[in-house]
Amino acid sequence: MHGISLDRYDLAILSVLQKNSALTNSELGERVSLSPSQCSRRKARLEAEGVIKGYSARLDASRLGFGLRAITRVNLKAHGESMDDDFVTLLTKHAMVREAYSVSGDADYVLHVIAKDLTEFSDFIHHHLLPHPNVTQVRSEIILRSMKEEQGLPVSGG
Amino acid sequence: MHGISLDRYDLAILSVLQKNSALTNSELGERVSLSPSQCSRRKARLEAEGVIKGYSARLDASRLGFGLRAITRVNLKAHGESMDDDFVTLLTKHAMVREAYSVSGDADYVLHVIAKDLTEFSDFIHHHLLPHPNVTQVRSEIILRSMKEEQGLPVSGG
DNA sequence: CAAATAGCGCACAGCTTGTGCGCAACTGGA
DNA sequence: TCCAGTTGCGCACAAGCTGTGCGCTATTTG
Repeated sequence: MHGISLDRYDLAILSVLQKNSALTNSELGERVSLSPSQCSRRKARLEAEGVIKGYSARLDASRLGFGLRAITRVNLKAHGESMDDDFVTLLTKHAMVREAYSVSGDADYVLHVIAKDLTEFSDFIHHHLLPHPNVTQVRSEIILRSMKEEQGLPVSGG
Repeated sequence: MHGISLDRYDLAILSVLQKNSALTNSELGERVSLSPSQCSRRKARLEAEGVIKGYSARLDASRLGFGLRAITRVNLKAHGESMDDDFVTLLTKHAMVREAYSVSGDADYVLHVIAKDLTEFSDFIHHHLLPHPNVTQVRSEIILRSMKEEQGLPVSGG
């Protein structure tokens, strides 16, 4: 969390790699004006320091049959630590829940849910979320169109 | 969007690669019970077909100084195509807006906003979002804790 | 001002990738 | 039933990539 300082080369490398991590060290080196060997060393260091958490393939959701996405806000009844635990288990268990955040505001939890279609989504809400003893309210916004979906973080180095 | 059929090997490869795309074809082959050469070929095909959209490094947000995240819902005044365009430009322009969706429900847009701290977030809301002529209402939930943050999609092959 | 340190590119050994090839297992038509 | 065509497999190998030892330079430190 601290003791790590990133220079402009590190930031440039991070910026490039979060857009395309399949580049060779030569290609990466061209983009950030560094030799392949230094790119290799810096990459290894950033991984060891935990700044780079890992590498992922980005998949096309619609080609894999996920046509429906929604932002769902959930309110809970009680707020004891152990009370929430059971609800969190529910979220963790279901692959349809892609993201789950506990939030401060009108709602207690905000979820990003993905489903094959409206039927599957509705089934999840009515058969899994609403029947949970702690859930008092569920409000959803169905995603119509994605205007922006950045893969990474705004790294200033490039 | 159609004409693509994925067998169990493809699904297994996708499932593994979205968790860790830095694996060699040998390592990938061990996990999905296939030779390195076939992994290479299938990977290339999945890329060409667009099922794999690309490869990214996952970065640690907090180590890069992004301590605050929020889900922000926005309501607009008018709903002509060209009216929205101006607002969408605003979203696209700001690196703080990581995700932006037009939605059906109580709100018109849902944003995933990232900021250094509460001050920077507040500045964005009050100096950029609210002053926009089309914006009528802005409601935010500050993310306290992330319970789940899946990188990819629920691929059944693994 | 000298010693220590940090960071660079070069070179090279070892590993990885992607393709040609031959083989086996399915598919479909006569 | 049988056989030609097709598909998908692993092996082998050439080309290319990765990561480390090394010597060098620039900056920091006492």
